[in-house]
Amino acid sequence: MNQPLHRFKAEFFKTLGHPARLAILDHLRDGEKSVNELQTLLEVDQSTVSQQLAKLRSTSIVESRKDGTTVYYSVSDPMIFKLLDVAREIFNNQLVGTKDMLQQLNEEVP
Amino acid sequence: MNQPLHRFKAEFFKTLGHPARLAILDHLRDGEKSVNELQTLLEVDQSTVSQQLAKLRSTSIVESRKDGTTVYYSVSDPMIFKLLDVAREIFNNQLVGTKDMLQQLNEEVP
DNA sequence: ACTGAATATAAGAATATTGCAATATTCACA
DNA sequence: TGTGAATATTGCAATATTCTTATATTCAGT
Repeated sequence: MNQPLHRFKAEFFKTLGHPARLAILDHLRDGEKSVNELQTLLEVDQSTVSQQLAKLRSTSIVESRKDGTTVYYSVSDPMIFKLLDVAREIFNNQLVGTKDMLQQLNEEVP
Repeated sequence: MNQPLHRFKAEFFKTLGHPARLAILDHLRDGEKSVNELQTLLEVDQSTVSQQLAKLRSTSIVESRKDGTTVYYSVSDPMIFKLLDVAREIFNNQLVGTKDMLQQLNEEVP
């Protein structure tokens, strides 16, 4: 049943399963950002950003580069963005589905 | 900051973040399966499968069809498999990375 | 060495998820 | 209608995650 691999993959997806972390990844689409920049973009406090980044690091989704006292984060594999894009397509499909359904419901009413 | 959308997407990824649910999706790659079939394939008890299926249903990742007393589940959007495939590629990349690293380490030893 | 700035980690309460056992529901058929 | 088979739901204890606050660490400049 490939337990260990599924466990591993589950960790990966679980890491993506948090609004703040998804927001971070979205901001990293146009290149690396410092913790400070992310903090102001997300409007959450320092330790929260740092903790979420730590989790993203723990699954190797992001990597960090230190320059003086500031730490820059970037997505470690561009394929991550492809994954997010595919996810977006799935959401779009779903939304289109429900939109059509609503439309049909409306059409039923004379 | 697009909070609600990120919340929504997070729910989606969180749902994928569980070994048993990933295993279920893998089994659904070759078409629909009944709860019973999944139960024997996964070797877990009935209520557990049912619960995980419920969670997958709640995010519209799978859908169900009833025939008599048996319920057949299938993935509602083939794009889900594409997503899993992209994820697999990401894992492969990571593994190749660590493999290369191990190799380099070995080469350093005379 | 001392100070301030940037980031990380620790600790603990609050909340959410999971797994298991028991109970409910739904359906086919005698 | 009653019975069994297939699936779903419920109720909790166990576990894991998140949020917040406080404290550490690391580095540059003086």
